[in-house]
Amino acid sequence: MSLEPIDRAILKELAADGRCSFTDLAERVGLSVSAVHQRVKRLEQRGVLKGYAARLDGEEIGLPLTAFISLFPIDPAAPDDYPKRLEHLQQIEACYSVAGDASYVLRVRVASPSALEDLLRQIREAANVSTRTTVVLSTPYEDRPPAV
Amino acid sequence: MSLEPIDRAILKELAADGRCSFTDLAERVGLSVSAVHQRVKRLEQRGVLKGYAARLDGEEIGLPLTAFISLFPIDPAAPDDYPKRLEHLQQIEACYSVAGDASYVLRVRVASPSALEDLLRQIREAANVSTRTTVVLSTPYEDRPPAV
DNA sequence: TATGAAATTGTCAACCT
DNA sequence: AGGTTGACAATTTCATA
Repeated sequence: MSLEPIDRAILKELAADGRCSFTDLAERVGLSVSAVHQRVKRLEQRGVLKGYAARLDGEEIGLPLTAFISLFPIDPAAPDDYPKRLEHLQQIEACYSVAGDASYVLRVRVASPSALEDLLRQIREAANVSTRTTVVLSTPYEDRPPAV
Repeated sequence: MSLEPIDRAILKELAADGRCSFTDLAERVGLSVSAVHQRVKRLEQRGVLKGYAARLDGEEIGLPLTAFISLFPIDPAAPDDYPKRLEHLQQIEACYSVAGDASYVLRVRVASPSALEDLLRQIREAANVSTRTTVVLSTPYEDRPPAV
């Protein structure tokens, strides 16, 4: 359950450079290649390492508009299956259940204001919620590696 | 500037599996290995591909508590250098400039409620802001690949 | 965990279209 | 310009100690 310092070092490197080779990893953490290899595979199996993702530039891929959408259920007696009702909407990158005024907060990425308008309509219809949207103007930084 | 369908396919695969080999990529998009290699390198140089990151399990790495912190400047005449003033705080994973009541929204990850309390104090001191915090209870999904 | 060897993959040239 | 082939270097992977 707890993490050894070497595992932490490995995770830190992979969080900052997900395509780092085992050879480089081994050098940086001071272990043989095969030992690092085994540890990484074990961290993957344990679920500590959940996967690897390329970080894409939203503007370059034609999705320049990011927003946070707070969800407020309309029917307090309705079953709480909002994430499932919404997961088919690919524009939703993340869904958080939160302790606040809202029940959920979504992070979405779309091509334009009208695409956002359309998405909001789909969300309200699919989940029977009212929404409050916060548009992201710019992103000074994002996806910084956690202090493992 | 615009993206060809093959580039989109490559980005989609890498967004879903950042460590995918060039060999696999080539098979999936129907191109030779070296052609894919060239395209990936070019996408990296153009900044479309900003990097690669391992996705870590917050609980497993000892940072089970995620929160969103909205920032409200106290002095309206102060220069807007909040991101810079806060970037040394490693617990902050992302910083968004937003169009809403708040000026910025931070996404943070910490070990415990008291660590969050401590972080809030540091944020208020470093940036001269008041804050409003929304604690994340659970994360139904996160880091879903964008619909490139 | 390390070593070493085999299979696979990454990289780059030269060439083709 | 972008594609392919082919050759070599580097890496991944696994058996073994």
